[in-house]
Amino acid sequence: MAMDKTFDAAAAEPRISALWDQAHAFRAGANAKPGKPSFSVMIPPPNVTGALHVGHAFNNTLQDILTRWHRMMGHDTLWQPGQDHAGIATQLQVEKKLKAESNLRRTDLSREEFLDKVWEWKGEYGGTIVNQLKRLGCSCDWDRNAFTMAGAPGDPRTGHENSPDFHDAVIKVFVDMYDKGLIYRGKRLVNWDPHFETAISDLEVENIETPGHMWHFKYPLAGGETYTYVEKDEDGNVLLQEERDYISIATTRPETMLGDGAVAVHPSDERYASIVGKLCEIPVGPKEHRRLIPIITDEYPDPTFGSGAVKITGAHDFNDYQVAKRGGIPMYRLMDTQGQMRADGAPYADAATRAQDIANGAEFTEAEVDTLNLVPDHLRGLDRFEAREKVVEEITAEGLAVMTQESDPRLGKAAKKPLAPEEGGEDRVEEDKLVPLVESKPIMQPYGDRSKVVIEPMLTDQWFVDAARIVGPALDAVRNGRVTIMPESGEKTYYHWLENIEPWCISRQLWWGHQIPVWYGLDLDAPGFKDDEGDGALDLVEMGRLLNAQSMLPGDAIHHAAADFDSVRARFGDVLGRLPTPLNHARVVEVEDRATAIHQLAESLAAYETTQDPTQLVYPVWREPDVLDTWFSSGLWPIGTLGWPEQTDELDRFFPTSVLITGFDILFFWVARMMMMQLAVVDEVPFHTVYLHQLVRDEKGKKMSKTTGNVIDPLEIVDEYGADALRFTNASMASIGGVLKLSVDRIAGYRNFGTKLWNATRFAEMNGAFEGHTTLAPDAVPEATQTVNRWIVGETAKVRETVDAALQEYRFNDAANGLYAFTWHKVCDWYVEFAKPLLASEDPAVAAETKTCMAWVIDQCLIMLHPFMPFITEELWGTTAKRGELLVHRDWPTYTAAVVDPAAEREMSWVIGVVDGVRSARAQMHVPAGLHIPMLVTEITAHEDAAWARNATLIQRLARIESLEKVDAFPKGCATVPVGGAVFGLPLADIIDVAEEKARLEKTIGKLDKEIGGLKGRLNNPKFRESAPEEVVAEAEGNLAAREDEKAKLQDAMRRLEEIG
RNA sequence: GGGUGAUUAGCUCAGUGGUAGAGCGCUUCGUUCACAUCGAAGAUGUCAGAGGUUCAAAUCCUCUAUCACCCA
Repeated sequence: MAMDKTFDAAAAEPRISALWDQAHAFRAGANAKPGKPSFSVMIPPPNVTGALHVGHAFNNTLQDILTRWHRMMGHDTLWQPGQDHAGIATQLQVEKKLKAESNLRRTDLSREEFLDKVWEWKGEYGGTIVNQLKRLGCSCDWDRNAFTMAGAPGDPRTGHENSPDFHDAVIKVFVDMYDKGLIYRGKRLVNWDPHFETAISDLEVENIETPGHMWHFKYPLAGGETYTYVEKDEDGNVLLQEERDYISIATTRPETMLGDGAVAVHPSDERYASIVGKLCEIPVGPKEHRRLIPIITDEYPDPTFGSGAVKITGAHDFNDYQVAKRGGIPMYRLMDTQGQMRADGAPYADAATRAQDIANGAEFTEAEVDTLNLVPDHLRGLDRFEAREKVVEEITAEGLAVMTQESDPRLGKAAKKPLAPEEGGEDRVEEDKLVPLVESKPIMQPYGDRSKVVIEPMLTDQWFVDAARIVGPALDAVRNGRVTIMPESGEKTYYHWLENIEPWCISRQLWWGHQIPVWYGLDLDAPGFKDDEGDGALDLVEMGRLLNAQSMLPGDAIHHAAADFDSVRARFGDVLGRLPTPLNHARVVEVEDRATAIHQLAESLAAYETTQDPTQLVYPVWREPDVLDTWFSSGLWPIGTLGWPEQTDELDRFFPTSVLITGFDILFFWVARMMMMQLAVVDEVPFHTVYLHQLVRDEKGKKMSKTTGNVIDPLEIVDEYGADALRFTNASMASIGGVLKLSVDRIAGYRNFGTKLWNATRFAEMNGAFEGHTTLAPDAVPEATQTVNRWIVGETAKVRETVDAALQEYRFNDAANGLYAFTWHKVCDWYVEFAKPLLASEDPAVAAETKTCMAWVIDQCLIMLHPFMPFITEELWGTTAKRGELLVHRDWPTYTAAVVDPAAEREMSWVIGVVDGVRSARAQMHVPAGLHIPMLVTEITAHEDAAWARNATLIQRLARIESLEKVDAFPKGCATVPVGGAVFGLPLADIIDVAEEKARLEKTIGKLDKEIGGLKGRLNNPKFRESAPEEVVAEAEGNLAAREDEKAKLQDAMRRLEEIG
């Protein structure tokens, strides 16, 4: 049956995938041979909500190449697939669906009901990306597909029946780390998403340059004090000197002024030295309650930027937070969880008074400061952006905005640009009108990548990993080489980040995720419970005081962590034990939240009052509602997917894993955290090598984005060009650390490469090369007597070494390009052409040998290309011959370049040189392509003469030579072709254009002269001969001799042409 | 502002000290029985610029310019 002319990827890919599936070809350990090492790769888990994009396609192609390569080498191989549960993204998807289907909001449902919906959604859509990865040919062990929420409450365990119980692992790690003091609860500044009302990670924040404003305001000095403000230039000349009763600050967020705790200047800033330590007034809020804040020094303010003075709002800015912490400045939270100005707490007047006491030096606690709402009553409840407008209005109305001329260019487009008189403007006599200085300038604004709202730095209670305490081993592992990061620059970035590591916020105010295994209880002992009578019993007065204290002092709960409620119960013995009888006998029960706890405790106490039955007393505890950051669970990916905390067979075989291939952008978020967590939890590195790659961009280097409209959908590419073409393109782009620009032209080019391979195989098949084919052992090469065959065997062995060496070092591009050049230019261009006359040989032994050899060479191409282009190679493998196994399990070749026959190599490169030389001369002399012409030869050495004799048929065929005649001298009008050891001539008297031939020779001589000049220059330099390695000198000498010889021959040819004129 | 990296053919990129390559594109020719998703031939480079180290620099060092990314 004749093969089609092209590979029908669309039809073949599903069929081949099914074949692999049925054979369980990708199972852990498939094709493993005894005594071989293991090889394992963890997929960077894509979001369960995700759809395949070019980045995934690239990343997974590389993983698949390595996986298939190692599997073919007989290694015990696992590529572990799975998805992460993507807290916000998934919750968002389900909320959208809920809204669309039943017009319900998440909060209309109970947490359990909502989570059921999420699991339902996951069951329905969660497999999308898996199917897309399969279309790429990814050879993951799909039966082991894992999920970072597997085993969590509500998991119906459909679709990932075999994945390990990830939830248990996550909870266990949390509790262990908590017990070791590595996890704590604290109030810190985090990225707050006012839309989703949760903390989010830096990775989920996009900093986008947005047109914004910078307002300049005056903060009056307390008590009407004044100072002399002097502005100097670089040389110390006074530019401006004036008496001021204020300090000028600039801000892009005036609403945060309400929470200012200080104004900071640089310690070296002479302009403000005289007022450091004095108080100034925040120029906003009711006049009678204006707060005074200190002017402090800190290294943070940049004296050359703006006025050099910076307002410090510790609760709403990351830089200010650091300054406030250093200076003990109180941090006043101004907004609620939705980004609106706070409306809770005591009236402004009370809060401001207390804040003033603090500014004046009163003692304060963090918790107390958080209860103070410094938003003036009339601004409470406003959205933060409305509040900004009001604040600006009020300050400006009061005359405390810094003023400037209308024509100030800093005002941006809105500024009136006065026309010069020559432009038709009038001479201005009047002073320019003064307007508030509000600079129009682009500012970097943080946006939530899902919510698209402006992220607010917010001081909130969160859970943190004390990363600084577990970072040491993670740094050491890279420093001492246990883990290699590629490219090397990644190591620098890694060190820099880890050496300056910040506590890692792991709590999220979401429903979808691993609920933090911490329970809170009222700290009944905390307010200093006093047993008035000392009788060890509780009376009504005492109980009332206890309850009152609890409801008045939120925040003073105590907490314990444990895997579940049963295990945590006993831990509350520490509270109960300190309490008097009968409270110390209370039963620990679980309730919904703090309010319920207080209520139940009250009821329980009241009941006790009447019954005096201590068995009815309860101590209610409630669970932390927050869930863990998805990155916390994916940090456990390497051990969690292998079944830890059980000590499984897979852990023994595949952990630590071999290599992690992932994007540069998640070096911190994921790679570093996996390092820290694996080392902290099992005291072992998660992987030995980290291969980082860049973002995949469009062909011009732009980021792909929906708004730009330059997104390439990998699945559309697969539909049009086949998965192999996309994969090969990915591999050929993958130089270490390289920029990834994906172009459709290039993909088409590699599709053509597939077609080329297809047709070479088709040719072999049509010539009976595969009749009675035996697939040779991986270390064997075919017996060959023919030079051509001996040559291609050697070339194949060389490329095998090249490919292995390249893959060993993760140089995917070198491996791919090496195979491309070999397959196309060595095999398809030369070998197939050379083989044609041999296949037609009258000597049946020659034809038979060539068929065997050609089939072997094609086999080797298929085998070595398989990791890169699995579909087309598997297809050809199956269609050409009856094979003992699928190509995916074919053993990788092990023959070496020792099989290269140097004589055959020399001879074939001479043959190629002759053919190239003749073709080039013919083309330039405009010899009709189909015309067979006679050829002459003058000088020819015995060696080359013999080579000609052996290869005459194929040279004549490929160069379209009719005959060869030895002559003493070339006739007039002869194109000269010097090839090592011989000078050939094409007698083209009828056709030749003397001028053209001269030009051709001159050009070649010119090139030779340049080379000769360079070589002579080096060889004549005695220092070169002294210092350069011997082989370099010898090479230069050899080159020089060859060039000079060639030049001499061409000069002879030139002389002959001169003779004709 | 700090950090990291880049700058090589028209385009996209390789090239870790020995005198520059690939793919695509372009030009010319070609319907030879594997392949027009093809074949043959051809053109194109101050390796961003300026210094330095070296017998030798695209490659190592310094500075400058431009760009990109990360962190502020």
